[in-house]
Amino acid sequence: MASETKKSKSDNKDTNKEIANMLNELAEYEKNNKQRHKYNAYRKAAQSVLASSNQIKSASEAKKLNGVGQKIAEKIGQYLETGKMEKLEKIKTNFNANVIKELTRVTGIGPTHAHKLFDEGIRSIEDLKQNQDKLNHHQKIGLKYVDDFEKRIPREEMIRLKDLIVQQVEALDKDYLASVCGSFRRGLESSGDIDILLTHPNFVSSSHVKENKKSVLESIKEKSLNTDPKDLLKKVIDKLIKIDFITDTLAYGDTKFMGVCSLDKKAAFRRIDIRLIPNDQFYCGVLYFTGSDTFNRNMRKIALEKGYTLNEYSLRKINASGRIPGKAEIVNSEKEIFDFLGMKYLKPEERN
DNA sequence: ATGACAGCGCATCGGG
DNA sequence: CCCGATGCG
DNA sequence: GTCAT
Repeated sequence: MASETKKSKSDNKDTNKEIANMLNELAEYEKNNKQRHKYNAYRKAAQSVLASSNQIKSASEAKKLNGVGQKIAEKIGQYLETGKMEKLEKIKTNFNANVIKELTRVTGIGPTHAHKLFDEGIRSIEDLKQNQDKLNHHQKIGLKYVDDFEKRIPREEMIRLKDLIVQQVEALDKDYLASVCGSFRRGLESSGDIDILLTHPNFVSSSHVKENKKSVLESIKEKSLNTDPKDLLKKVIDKLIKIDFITDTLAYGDTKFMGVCSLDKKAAFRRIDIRLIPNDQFYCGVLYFTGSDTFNRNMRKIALEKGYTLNEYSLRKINASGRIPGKAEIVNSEKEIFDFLGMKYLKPEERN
């Protein structure tokens, strides 16, 4: 609306942003079609276009960008010449695709369920409300709050949410440590949800089992060096439910809670995740869940060059024969991870 | 021309 | 019931 | 769909 014909001589419009938005729409379409990797490919290209310092003026110029190949360059060329991308226009008028897109607005409904629901005759969110027997628990909650969950959370509210949670957790036991990660920690002015990492000195990973996923909990119990993690998480969740902060549960296990919370009766309902992390893995977790994704990828790459492997659990030296990594380095702060890798410490706000 | 593109916790399904 | 596979975030 | 092999 604001723009009709582009392609005037020197349009001062933000062409790159328009292109990026279109590529992200194509990404969403591919995701709904279960083409996970195409989805990522389009998003990567969109990111490159957005980050490009100068306005893209031609297909060949676009193709120079990382993640932009033959096909996407052509689409960008199309847009620059005609103001549209053929494939995207086609998708926009595809009834079927639009229904799937609508249904996947509900958290818990992914491409597979959306197609299944379509086959059963569901055509809209409204239809879902009349047929909730077709939904599992997660999806019912997703439907109930579908509008709220699409709203961004202003930083100011994030701060209030954080303060409330930290206060409640500390009142429970001063040895808990809770950190809000994600985009909030990187200083962004709004967030999509609240991601909290929680730890306690009585919960540590056993040194030798480490990455052998299924036996971690068992070995911890056997050694009985630790409090059952379920109790440590449950204590916090119970409290947050009791004060009417947490209102709904989507998934709730030994170490991860996913649910819904709200500051007060006037505030919107927000998605909240709380993970209980073994004490010795806390800072690797905080680093990982603070992101950004791109920053994480770069840092892991640097780690490899330095002969380490870095993931959300640990930093480990890779043995010279290129074989299995050794024991986890002792890490007591985020900065120590940077130190191991010979990197200058970057504050969270510098990791975007 | 062809494979990688991350791996994981929880809910749920479905075969044995 | 058990356990692996699948969907989802 | 893109990149690396």
